[in-house]
Amino acid sequence: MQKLILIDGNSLFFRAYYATAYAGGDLMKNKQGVYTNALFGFVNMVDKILQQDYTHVLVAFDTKEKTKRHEAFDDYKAGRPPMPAEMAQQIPLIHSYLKHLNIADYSLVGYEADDIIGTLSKEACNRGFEVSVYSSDRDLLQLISDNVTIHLLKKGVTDIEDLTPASFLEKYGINHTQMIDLKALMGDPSDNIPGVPGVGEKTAVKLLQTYGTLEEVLAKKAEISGKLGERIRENEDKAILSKMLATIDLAVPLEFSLDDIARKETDYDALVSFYNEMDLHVFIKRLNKPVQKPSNFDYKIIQDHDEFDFLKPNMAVHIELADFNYHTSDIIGFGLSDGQTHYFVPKEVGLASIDFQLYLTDPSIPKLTYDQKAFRTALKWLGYDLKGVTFDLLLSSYLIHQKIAKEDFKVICMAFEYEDIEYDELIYGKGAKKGLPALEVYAAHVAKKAKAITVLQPILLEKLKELDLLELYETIEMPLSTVLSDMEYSGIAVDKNELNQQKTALKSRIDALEQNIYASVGKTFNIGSPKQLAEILFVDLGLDPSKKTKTKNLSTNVDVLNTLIDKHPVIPMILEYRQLTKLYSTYIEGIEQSIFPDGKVHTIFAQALTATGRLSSLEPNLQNIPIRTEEGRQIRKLFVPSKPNHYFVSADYSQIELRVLADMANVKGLIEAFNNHEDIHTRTAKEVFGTETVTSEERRKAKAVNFGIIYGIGAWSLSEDIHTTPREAQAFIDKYLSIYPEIKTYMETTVENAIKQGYVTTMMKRRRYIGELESPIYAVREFGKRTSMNAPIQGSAADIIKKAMIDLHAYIDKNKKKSRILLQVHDELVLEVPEAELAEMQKVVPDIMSKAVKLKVQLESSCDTGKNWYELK
DNA sequence: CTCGTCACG
DNA sequence: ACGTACGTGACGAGA
Repeated sequence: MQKLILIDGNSLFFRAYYATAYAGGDLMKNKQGVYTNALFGFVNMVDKILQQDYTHVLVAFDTKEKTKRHEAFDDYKAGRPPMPAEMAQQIPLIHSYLKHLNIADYSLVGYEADDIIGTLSKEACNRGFEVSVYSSDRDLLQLISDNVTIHLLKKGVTDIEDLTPASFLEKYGINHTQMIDLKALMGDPSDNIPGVPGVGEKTAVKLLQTYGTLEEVLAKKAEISGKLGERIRENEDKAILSKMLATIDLAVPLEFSLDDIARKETDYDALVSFYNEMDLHVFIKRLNKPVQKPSNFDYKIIQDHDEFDFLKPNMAVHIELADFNYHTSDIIGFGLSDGQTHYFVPKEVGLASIDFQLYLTDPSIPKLTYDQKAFRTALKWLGYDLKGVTFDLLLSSYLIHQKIAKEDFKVICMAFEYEDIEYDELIYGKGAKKGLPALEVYAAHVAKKAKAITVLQPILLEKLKELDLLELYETIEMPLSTVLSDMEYSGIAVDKNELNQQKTALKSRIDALEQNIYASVGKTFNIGSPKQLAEILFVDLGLDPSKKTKTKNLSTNVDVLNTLIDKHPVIPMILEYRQLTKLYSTYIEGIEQSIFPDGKVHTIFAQALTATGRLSSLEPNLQNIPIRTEEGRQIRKLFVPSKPNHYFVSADYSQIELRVLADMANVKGLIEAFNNHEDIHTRTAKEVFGTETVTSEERRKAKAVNFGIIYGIGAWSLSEDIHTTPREAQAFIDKYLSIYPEIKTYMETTVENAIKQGYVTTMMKRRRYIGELESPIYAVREFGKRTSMNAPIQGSAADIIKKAMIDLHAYIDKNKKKSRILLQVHDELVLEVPEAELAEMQKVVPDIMSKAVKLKVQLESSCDTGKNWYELK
């Protein structure tokens, strides 16, 4: 059977653009700043459509020129807003894409895409083809027949509804042949087709069910009573015109025949280079067809432990890991390169060579790497201490642009125009299919990575210098990497007895609550399903929904539940259930699964991930262990020192972000208050409210503004926080800024500079690029402004604690202390300290932290000691 | 794989 | 007219 696919190009293109122009973010762009979001959505949809079997295919487009519908009706499609420039720019990209796919791409002056599709579908039907039409335009439904299915794009880019004669009848209550009559009666505001005023879908369907066609309705117009009959009689001409406008032309004089649009081979080489140019790497991976270039890559596979005489200083050493988590991952092998000759060393061969071991661990032999923290830590688990790393591709690319290092090795390379490297996914596969290919395939891949590191090193160092980032790279990120590796490898011990006790206790409370909830609402359901819960609360119990999620579902989050707390006895039970299941699944079970055979958890601190320069913690995340509620805080009892007679010592910066702001913006009032060791929120309250004594309510409000300032405050959000009207909140902010005028100036200049330069910087010159500032969308630009205000503050605080960690680690090293840094939680450090060093560390840790950098304000750090993490403060 | 939710600074 | 503070990670549900 022959199968023809017809795609309404305009319709898909519009959908693709608007489905990916998220209100919360920046439009997708490639490296050159070309917008690609609509292309991305379009490719996604076409990709999905073309997964089926078919023999013929065509994508039809409208033209800009007028059609006979415009001649018949001046206002046809009038009132449509013009296409945004960001969207129009992407039209040529769509055509290039279709060209590479080798798909017929057709438009004809005087006709719309609908007409082309209609004409071809008719011809195909006559020849016994099966036809599938893809569009979001319901006009096309008139083409439905036993051989023609219309696939309507519902929402987003992949939700599609298939309409056949039977499903059409079921859905609309009329026959598909009556579609045009329906349009004629009800009109279509999107095309500005008038229809009969006052007649909507319901009435139109009723009329057609009675009379069958528009012509019959008009013939019997006299017998239709009341207002409806009046309207029909008055607007007969409009209805006839509308029917003509809505009727698809099935006799377009096409300049080709069906045989010319038979399916052809995709031009994969052209498509891959197009995707590369557009930075749509995900599609290249999806093709799963690496370009078959003649491989002229020359490298050696080292077979034996006595073949290591090629080792010399300044080579790239790449360790290829099988999994993301380098604590547990297998090593696949080593790639080495001096820039001229490239090598692959299988794991066993490398680890059996004394020469190679000495090479890796000799601090006087410089080596270049991709991710030294991963490599150093992976080697620690095997008993080797990697030394002498002078270059780290991951860290240097992260400093150059905060987004690059989140990507594949290949994408990092391509950001610096180095192309000769493949995606890991295409070598090893992904998901369930992941595994090792033939030795020659992965050996070459690994050796190529080593080569890439040698080629990129001078380029990236030059770039770091150009951006004034060398100092940050050399004195902060590189040394910090070693500190973090030690912390991760040290790990933190978990008290399994405590864990099991809490586990049992939580489980029985959850089980009991579950039964009570079922009893309270009179049925069983999945309490953990927001969808099912919303159904119970807002339909069965009839409670008032107060908020919707961003996808327009009814929200059941804690704010909503709190407003309903005395409306039904089940609400407090659900709140408690939520809290306990969170503790149980994320913390109890989550931590339990992460415990290593040594009885500890070993997190990974991602050093090249966040937009601001903060660290993040993974598998498990030890930066979000509960503390705000007493119930949650109990979880901290799970974490204990790993040896007898050891204690935890923690030290945290007091108000580091406000101090950073006071320094960077040179805020006289704040600097004075901090240096006098005043309570900063009380001081702010005194000034803002102009009183000597401050109530706790006033202090709370002042605190909210102090926080708000750091985030790029808005009156509306502040008003929510301090429970006033937005107007009062705005007055409050104005008063605040008049008391600390330097803050206002600083924020304004920061945003201006960000708009001018495209980025903001921290104290240590770390950059964050803020593309959102160029967005055509108001809300996105506003987000960009808030980010511009916040990033220098959050990022500088991150710089400072990183410096403190390096200093503290150096102190421990130099004085041969047994104390170990275990965790960093943004403004806090946690150490494990033997009893004998307790007094010293209680003094030294806060001291080093407060002296990490010299600012216009003093940095202060408090210190706590305990037998487990819970006891700290 | 995305969404909603909720844990932290 | 717009949408509602900055930065993160992990879980279960549901497609």
